[in-house]
Amino acid sequence: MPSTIKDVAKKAGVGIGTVSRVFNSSPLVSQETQQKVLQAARELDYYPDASARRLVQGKTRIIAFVERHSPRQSYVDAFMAEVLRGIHYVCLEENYHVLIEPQTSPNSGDLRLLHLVREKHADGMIISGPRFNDELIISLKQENIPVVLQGFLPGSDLPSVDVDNLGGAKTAVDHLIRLGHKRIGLITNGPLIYSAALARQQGYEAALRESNLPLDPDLLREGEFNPESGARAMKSLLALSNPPTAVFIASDMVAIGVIQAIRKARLKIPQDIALVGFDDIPWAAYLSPGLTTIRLPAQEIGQQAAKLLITFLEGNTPSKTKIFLPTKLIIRDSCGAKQINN
Amino acid sequence: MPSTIKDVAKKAGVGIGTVSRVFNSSPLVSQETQQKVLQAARELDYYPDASARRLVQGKTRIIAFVERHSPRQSYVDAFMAEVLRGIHYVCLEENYHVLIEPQTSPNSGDLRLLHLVREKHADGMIISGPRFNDELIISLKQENIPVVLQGFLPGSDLPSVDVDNLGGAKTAVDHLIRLGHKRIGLITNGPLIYSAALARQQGYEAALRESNLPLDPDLLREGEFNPESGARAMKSLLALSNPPTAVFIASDMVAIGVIQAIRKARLKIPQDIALVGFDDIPWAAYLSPGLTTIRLPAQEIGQQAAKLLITFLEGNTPSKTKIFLPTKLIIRDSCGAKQINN
DNA sequence: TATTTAAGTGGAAACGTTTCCAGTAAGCCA
DNA sequence: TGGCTTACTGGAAACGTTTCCACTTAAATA
Repeated sequence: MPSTIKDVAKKAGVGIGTVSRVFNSSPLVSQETQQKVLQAARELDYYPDASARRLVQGKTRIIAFVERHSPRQSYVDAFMAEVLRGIHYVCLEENYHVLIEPQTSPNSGDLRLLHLVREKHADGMIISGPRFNDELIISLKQENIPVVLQGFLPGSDLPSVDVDNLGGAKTAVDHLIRLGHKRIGLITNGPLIYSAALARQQGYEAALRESNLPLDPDLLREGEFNPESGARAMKSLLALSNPPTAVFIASDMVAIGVIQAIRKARLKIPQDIALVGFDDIPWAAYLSPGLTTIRLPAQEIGQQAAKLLITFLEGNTPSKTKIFLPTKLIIRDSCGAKQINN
Repeated sequence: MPSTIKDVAKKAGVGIGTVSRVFNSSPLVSQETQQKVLQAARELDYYPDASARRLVQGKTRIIAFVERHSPRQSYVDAFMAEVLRGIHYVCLEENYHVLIEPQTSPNSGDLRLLHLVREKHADGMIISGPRFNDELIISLKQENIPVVLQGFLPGSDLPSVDVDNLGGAKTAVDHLIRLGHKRIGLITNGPLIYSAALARQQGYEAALRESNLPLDPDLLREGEFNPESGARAMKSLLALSNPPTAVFIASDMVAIGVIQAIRKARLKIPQDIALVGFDDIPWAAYLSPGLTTIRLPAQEIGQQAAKLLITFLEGNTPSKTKIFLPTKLIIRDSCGAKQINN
């Protein structure tokens, strides 16, 4: 039913090669011929068929975006949307499309993911939130499938784009030190087997060390990504004979619970305890008090990941295959900096 | 480089038709032959090429998910992610893939969206948050492109899936009435030119009417999707000589500002003023007090939209082309119901 | 003028499937 | 025995492009 390149060629009185050249903006077509072809195409409602084009070119110009996060951590969604925006931004420029593949049941969906590239639904993939020892990742490497990780996998040599977790944490703690705090607690975002959790703890330690502050293990607590774990950790910190005057919480989600615990203890933020979080979840500004936190450049992550992947897909060699992006300190009310400035 | 159907046929000692039949689970192949073919395919690392298949079948088995929301309303992201999960859920069953296309600059990207189907990148699309008089929508209808709207477009005859805004609002207000409130204020989510805002206001009015409560125009305020507008509206309600004892706010985002305003006036929620919101944004539970609100079945919306679209794509006629999904009242602390029960 | 170069064009071949028609062999029935 | 059905198989044709080689014409050069 729809018209083909032959119809257009016949109507315009040219060969099919010429029509193809017009639609691929080849410089080898005369102005006059080009006009004739475009006119004919318009009259026939002709649009080149993507599948036919892909078949002969062997490329799809599609990148797959694959989620490996568990969707339980609700803040991930808002983060993902931003990352996706970044990916799209680049794809628009480079004329790629994005196929999105969700987190399916633990490992059963891996076959579908592998088929994504094997069956040429996509040229390569960006994997968000890869897990350690992920069987998928191993298979991908074996088959030489173009991949960029969004997140960091220690020990893996796959190209990746991640946030500078260590630097961000250090910035957060430096900020508290600059405000005069000497006893600063740490509540991690999650268990230290998670590379991001470890890096953030290392940033905390680096800041203290650099300022010659003692590293008191009594002030360390482990969170578990959710508010409940934060409340528990904070309660235990407050039970110390000499509780910290400030706490760096390596996750805003955990910080929500921390705030509740402090309020329950009838203490004031930031007067009694100053807080800095991490992630800048979309509603961090609407907590009370507004949470000072470390913002992740989510959109930039998407952009860099897409750029890196496309570099590989076009057969080029990138200058760097491991990218760490800087974070930004967002000062609100929970750290006390604003009171001091006023 | 990769092996083709011919390689497999040769290696297995069968014809290409037979290989094709094996890979399409045709029942007409003997067990024995099937095993031979699968074995050969495994040894050759053969995977059928999606582009070739699509070319000959004229179908892509891809649906495009297109966003028309402005990304400024941050809660939309979390909502979108859930909708997408629903779409994926259905696509996994039906063996479809999802191409995602973001909101690009106002109208400049429309061409790209049209090309999505014209050039056969996808068979049809789900359009999320369509805008009234959207030129894209008009073009789509002219070209008979299979489309399902996620959201409601008054006066349009396109198939759509939306939340029962009127019913949800009525449930919210009924709940407040059941708790004994007689003077109930309304703060809309946005201007009434938005169909969802109008429907929610109508739900509010229906609840009052049904309970024979007076409809006092003094208790009506208009929100603008953000917390600031909520704070403003609440302040003005509190300035009344006879302020309401309860307020239904047709958006959780607006409710955030309302809570701040009430706290600033040193009034207590729910003792002095009871609140019910709408949307159940992911952090509604973490506001203080926890916000009683109306939850949207986001994932279900995605499922229904995908099902509806696929029904069209397979050439079938659905029983209903306009679907409204029920909402759910989530009782937390801001309405006072829990205190009463205790 | 004769020869080379450049610009523009036409169309066969190839991409890797599915589809469909024709064909074979075996089993069944009368 | 012969004809009919059933179960399975082979492969040509078609899908709609791009690519590449061959060709024509005009301009530039010697």
